[in-house]
Amino acid sequence: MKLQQLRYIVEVLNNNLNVSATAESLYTSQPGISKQVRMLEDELGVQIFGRSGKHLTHVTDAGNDVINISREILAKVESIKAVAREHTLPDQGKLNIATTHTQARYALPDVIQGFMSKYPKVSLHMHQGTPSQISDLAAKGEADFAIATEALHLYNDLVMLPCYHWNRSVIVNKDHPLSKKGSIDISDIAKYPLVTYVFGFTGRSELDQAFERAGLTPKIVFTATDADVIKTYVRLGVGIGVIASMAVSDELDSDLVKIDASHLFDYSTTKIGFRKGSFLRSYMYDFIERFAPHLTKDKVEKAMMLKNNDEVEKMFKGVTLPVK
Amino acid sequence: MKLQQLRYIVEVLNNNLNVSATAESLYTSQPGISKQVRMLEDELGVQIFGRSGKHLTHVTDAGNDVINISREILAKVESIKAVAREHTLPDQGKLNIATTHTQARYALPDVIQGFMSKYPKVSLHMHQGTPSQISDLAAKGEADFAIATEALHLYNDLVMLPCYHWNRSVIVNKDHPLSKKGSIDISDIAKYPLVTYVFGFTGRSELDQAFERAGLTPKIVFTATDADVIKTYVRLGVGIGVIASMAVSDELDSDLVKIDASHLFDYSTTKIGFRKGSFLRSYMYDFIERFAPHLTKDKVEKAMMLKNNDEVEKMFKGVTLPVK
DNA sequence: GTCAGTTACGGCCCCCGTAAGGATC
DNA sequence: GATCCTTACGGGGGCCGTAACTGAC
Repeated sequence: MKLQQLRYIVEVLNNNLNVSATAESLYTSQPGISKQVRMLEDELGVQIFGRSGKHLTHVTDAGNDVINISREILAKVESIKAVAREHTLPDQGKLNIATTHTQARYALPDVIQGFMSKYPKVSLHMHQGTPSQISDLAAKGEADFAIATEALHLYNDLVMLPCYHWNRSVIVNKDHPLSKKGSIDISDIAKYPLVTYVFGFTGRSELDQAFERAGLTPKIVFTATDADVIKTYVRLGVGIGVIASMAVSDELDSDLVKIDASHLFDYSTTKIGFRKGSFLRSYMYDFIERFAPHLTKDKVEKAMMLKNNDEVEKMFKGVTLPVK
Repeated sequence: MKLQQLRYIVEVLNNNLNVSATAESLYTSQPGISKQVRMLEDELGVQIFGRSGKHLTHVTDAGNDVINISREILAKVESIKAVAREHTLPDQGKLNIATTHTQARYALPDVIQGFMSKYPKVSLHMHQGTPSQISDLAAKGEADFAIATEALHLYNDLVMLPCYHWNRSVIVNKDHPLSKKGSIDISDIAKYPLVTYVFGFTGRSELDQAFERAGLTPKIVFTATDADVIKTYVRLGVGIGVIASMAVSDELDSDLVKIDASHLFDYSTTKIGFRKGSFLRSYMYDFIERFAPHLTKDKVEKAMMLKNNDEVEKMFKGVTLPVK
């Protein structure tokens, strides 16, 4: 059994059982992969992939188990390399962060700036995507961290740590009737056409829940994946906006009126996620702590040992998180 | 990085940094190992072993981390092989049990007999040893299961599940004064020369504790690692014996008088231990359940996910175990 | 002087890449 | 017919084993 054989079967699955595509993605030849896969199957005495004629059609039960274990092995191989780099060049390395527009635009810039000035030799990569793309990148090990508010809970091989709470504000044009009201309630919002986040993004579920609880149906006329687009359409008079409070700037958005709505919705929790069992470089621990000061190296290591994310939630039950 | 390189460094450590001995134990040449170790070090850019001149003197910090991860990788490689065998030959395989005399002689025979008749194609190996040897075998993966009462708690990469409680009986010759007493207390025992287990064996610590609690010092004149030897010396009149109740047979030991002493000592708990993260064959789950009926596959899998053995103890806190 | 690890060298196996063949859609 | 995997074959690298060398106790 060779490590590359394990790499091959994992990548073949990642490429939807297309061996040719796999070969290209690994910069090697297709027959090479085919052969190694069959050699591994011969050695183990089990089919990993089901075949109809010469096409791979599905993953067998045994194959599924084998591939899952292989993934763990390959993750640990990466850990060994990370350990080695940590001992030779503690301040050098890579940091791949997968995150959403909201985080990248409003929550991360300060942290990133501080981080980059302390670790000039760490090459930082940001990948923007949908919450599920983000989780996927982290689960496959292509990103070190996933930072988002939604959808992270689906992956059980990611550890997800709560970073901060946030809530929403309503934004309206200055001439809008709501701009004069001191405080608003949920029925005020339901009266007007609404512009907000797309489902599955940036705490959208808490928003829907609040309306449902109140027995109201909001008139959502436009949804976007980021606050900047939402603000643009609010300015055009398409409707009133509901966005994360941190996305409204006093200076840049002085033409809009911001009305706090944190009493109307449950708070959302932004989380940072990474692969269970992976070795974290010291600068990674530092990054986490810069982003969420309560997540010290100690706490993170403890959380990594828990068996699932329900346990992690329990662990942080009593902790008061920062609010943004 | 090659799997064999990882195997080499792990085995070099297992052989006390002696490369020649390692080569012999792996049936390969010494220069081959030396070279692969250095190649791995070169690739990682870190020394794994510290050297003074040409001798390996110690393991570096980095090397320690690397070797620990390597062990996990190699364990998972074994898991892959086990998965494969499980899918091809579910009723064939090996089962290596490391245990003490007491278990092998009194607790296991019934279980083994039933197991062997159900799984005639599983080749069963029993390794008898001291509790710490047993733990060691299991931790290194040379035994699938460790079954013992003592010393298992020291290894944190073993999962240890409680199997049954047991307590002690006093055995005396028929003409001994105690043979007439209906019930005895701890001071009765302290009066006479005592023959019992060696320290570190078969729940010896609970025995010592009971005397200490009572402020008494037993006159221990002879210790042995197994009940058969103890019984022999009791017969010779060397002293009275204190052994596990299950080690006294009504038929075979009819020349001795057995006096229950379970009210005098804390019960001991015999445990079964195996490597965390290893893949257990279906017949292994069956073996566990035959030995300890409350340990169903479900329960065992749950326990494997816990982070340490304190958690395991918590999990089984409310469960009433069989008594032997 | 003995033991232990390193260096040097040669053989062999295995892995990979190219090219051609056959199956499936 | 296009796509995709398999088989066949040749080249090259790397792993292993033997043998000789060198440093340490």
